[in-house]
Amino acid sequence: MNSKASCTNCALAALCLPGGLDPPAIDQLSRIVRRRRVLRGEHLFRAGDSLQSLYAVHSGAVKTYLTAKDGNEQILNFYLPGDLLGLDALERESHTCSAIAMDTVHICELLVCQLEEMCHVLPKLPHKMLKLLGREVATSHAMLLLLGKKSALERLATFLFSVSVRLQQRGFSEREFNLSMPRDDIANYLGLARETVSRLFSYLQEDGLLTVQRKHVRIHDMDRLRALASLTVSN
Amino acid sequence: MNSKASCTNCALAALCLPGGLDPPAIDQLSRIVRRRRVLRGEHLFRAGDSLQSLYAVHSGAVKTYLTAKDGNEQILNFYLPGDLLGLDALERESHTCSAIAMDTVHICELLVCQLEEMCHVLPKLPHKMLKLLGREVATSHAMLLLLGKKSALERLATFLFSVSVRLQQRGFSEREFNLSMPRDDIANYLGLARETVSRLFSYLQEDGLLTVQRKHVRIHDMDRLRALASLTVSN
DNA sequence: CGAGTAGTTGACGATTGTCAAGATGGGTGG
DNA sequence: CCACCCATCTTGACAATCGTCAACTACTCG
Repeated sequence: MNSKASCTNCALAALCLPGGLDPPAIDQLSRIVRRRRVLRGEHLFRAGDSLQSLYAVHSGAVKTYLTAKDGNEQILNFYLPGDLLGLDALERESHTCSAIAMDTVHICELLVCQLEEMCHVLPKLPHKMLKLLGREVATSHAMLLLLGKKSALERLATFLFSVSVRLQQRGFSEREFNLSMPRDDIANYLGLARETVSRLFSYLQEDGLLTVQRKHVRIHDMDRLRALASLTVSN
Repeated sequence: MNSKASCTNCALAALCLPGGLDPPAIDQLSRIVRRRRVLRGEHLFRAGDSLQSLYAVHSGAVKTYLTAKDGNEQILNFYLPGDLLGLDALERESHTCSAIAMDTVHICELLVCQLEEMCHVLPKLPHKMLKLLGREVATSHAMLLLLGKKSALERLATFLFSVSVRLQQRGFSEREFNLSMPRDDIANYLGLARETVSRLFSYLQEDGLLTVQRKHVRIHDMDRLRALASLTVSN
C-alpha cells in the first residue's frame, strides 16, 4: 500500500514543504515521504489523536473540521494538492481538529519522528515549517474577518475567488472548475445555511457573473467577483 | 526608556515564552529581552510592517485586528499578560495584522535577529515557538466555530468564560473582574453589534447569572455560564 | 427503472442589525 | 468642589438578512 514518493519530480513541490529548499535537500526529504491512498470519507486523523504524522495532499481534496460539545461541526479549511495538514497538532502533540478525505486522495505522509531528525540535517526545514504554520494563521485570520463582518453574498464570492486563485496556482483554469465539495460543506464553511448558498448561486447566475450547474462553475466576470470578495490578500 | 527585564523573576514566565525551559536557559533568554512602556492607542506594529520583534505582554492588554479593503475592521484577539504576539508574521517576514495597546502596557520586546541566534544556543526554543504558534492556530479555530455556528448569547457567554479562565490562570479572581475593552470591541470581536452585546449583558443580569456595571463584571453562576459557552476546550 | 442523495425554490419567521433617543459616568476646568 | 461635557453605554422601535420548514426537481448509482 505504501510507496516511495519523489518530491523532486513532483509538480507541487514549490507550493509544498520542499518549496524553497535546494535539490539535494529535497532529495533527502523525499526519503522520509510515504505515499498512501485514502478513500472518500476516511479520516487522516481525528481531534484528540496523538500526533504521528504530517500530511501533504498529492491529489484530491481534504477538509478539516472542529466538533463542538453539542455535536455542531464547523469546517475549518479545504486542503488542495500541495497543502500541508496537521501543523496545528504541534502545540499539544495531539490533533485539535479532524481531517477527512472528500474524494479519493493520494496523500504524502511524513512521520514526525523522522521529520524531527530531518530538521537537524536540514536547518532550513524548521523555518519552512514555521512559515507554513504562519500561513495557516493568516488564513484563519482572513476567515475570522469573513465570518465576523461579511454578508452572505460577500462570503460566497470570497470563497469562489479563493478557490479560483488556488486552482490557478496549481496550473488549472481559474475561470472554469469543478467544486470538490457539496453545497452543505460550502455553507458550513461559510457559516451559512445550505439554502442560502443555493439561492446565492442562482442569484449570481441570473446576474450573469457566473454559470453554475451542480459542482461545475464557470466564472464570466472575474473583476466583479473580485470586487464582491474584496479580499484582504491572503493566499 | 528601554530597560532590562528578568524572566527569571517574572511571575508570568510559565505562561510565556520561557515556559518549560530550565533556569539557566531562562536566564539566557532574559538577556535579549527589553522592556518598554507603550501608551493606550499606540501601535506595536501594523499590518505590512516588516517583522522586527516579537512581543510579550508584561502588564496591560493589547488587541490585534485585521483591516479589510473597505476599511472594515475585525478584532482577532485580546492579549493578556504572558501572551506572545507577532508570530503570525513568520510566514512573509512581515506582519499580517495590526496590534494596538488598549491601556498603558508594559511590553517585553524580543528582536527577531537576536531570537534566531538564541534558537541556535537553546535548541528547545524553536520547538517552544512552534507550540505557541500552534496554540494561536487552535485559538483561531475555536473562534471560527464561534463565529460560524454560535448564537449571539453563546458568543458572549463563551467570551466571558474565556476571560474568566485566562484571568484565573494569571492569579486573578475568576468570578469578579474588570473588562479591559469597551463594548464596541467585544461586539467587533464576536461579530455582533454593540447594541446586541449591551442587550445580552442586561439579559444575563436580569437572569441572575451575573452582575455587570460598565466594565465591572461579577459572575454568580459559573456552571450556567460554562453551559452556555459549551466550549470545545482551547485555552 | 427505482431509490436515495443532493440541490433548488418558495413561504414564513426569528434573530440580529440599524437608527434614534436618552442615560450614565469619568474627567477637566472654572 | 461642583458643573459641564463628551464618550460610552443602554434601551426602544423597526427593518432586513438569513435560517427553517417544506415541497419539489435533478442527478447518480445500483
